[in-house]
Amino acid sequence: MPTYEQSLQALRESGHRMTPQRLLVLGIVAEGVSHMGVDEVYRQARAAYPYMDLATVYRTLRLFKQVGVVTELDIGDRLHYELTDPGEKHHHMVCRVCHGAFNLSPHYLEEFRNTLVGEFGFEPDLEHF
Amino acid sequence: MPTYEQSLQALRESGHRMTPQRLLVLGIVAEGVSHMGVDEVYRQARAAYPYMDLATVYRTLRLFKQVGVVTELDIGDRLHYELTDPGEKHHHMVCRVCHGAFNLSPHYLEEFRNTLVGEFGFEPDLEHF
DNA sequence: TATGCAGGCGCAAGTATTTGCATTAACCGG
DNA sequence: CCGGTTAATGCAAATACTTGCGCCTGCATA
Repeated sequence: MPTYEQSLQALRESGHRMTPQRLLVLGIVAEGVSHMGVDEVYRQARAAYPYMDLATVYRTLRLFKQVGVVTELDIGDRLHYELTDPGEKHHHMVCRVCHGAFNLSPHYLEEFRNTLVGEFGFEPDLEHF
Repeated sequence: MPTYEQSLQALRESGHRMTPQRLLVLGIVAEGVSHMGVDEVYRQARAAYPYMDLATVYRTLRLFKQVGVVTELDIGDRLHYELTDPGEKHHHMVCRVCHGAFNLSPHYLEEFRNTLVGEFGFEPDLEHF
């Protein structure tokens, strides 16, 4: 599962500089079992490199999101991030009661998207759900 | 278009106290041409009643949302509110470029919702989009 | 390998929204 | 109409996240 390496390459190719902070954050998110909160990433990063700043974590994750190597989730009013799995884009369905998150394969969205394109003639971003 | 009166009644029936602040906020949102930002509501409320507090505006709008008399929208990373139009529930499609908002009739969502219910057997909240 | 510079970093301050707490006032019953 | 209770308000502090700014550094080039 070389998603870390792939992500690294994607970052290089996107023309941004590869700093130790960014490598750190990428590594932490890649190691994480599931999606991680910003503060969790910050805590781990700080453990490895005490000068790490929270703002840098936010900026780095935002950059990673733009480049596409991580995916941002709004869970219970906080931001979480996970490595974008290139093969399996999915949305999360979050339970109002337990905050658990199910995955939703994109198949179901296709149909909906097609309806919108046909009806309004413009391409919707269905990422934010 | 007695939506203001209807909303007032909905509030009474929901068992919350009817304070002057709440009447004020309701009136302002009802007068507003389209959805309004919190600060705009606050500014107008403060003009009519100088002791009005921003926290009260937030709390009041949150309450109104729970009761269902207003609808909350996340536009450009800020909260906006509008009177819930009982006849015409709709979603907004926000343009990434100009921040303009189109309305999306619920018809298109029905189809999507049905697919989800059939597939996963639980009722999705499609309000947050 | 040395150098220039745009982009990134740490720090501190700012923004939007929420929350804790003591005081005030809506509203029910008498 | 009066008082008691309890929810709502005002104020200030907290939270989650973003931004301005001066210094530093990755990296392309010589």
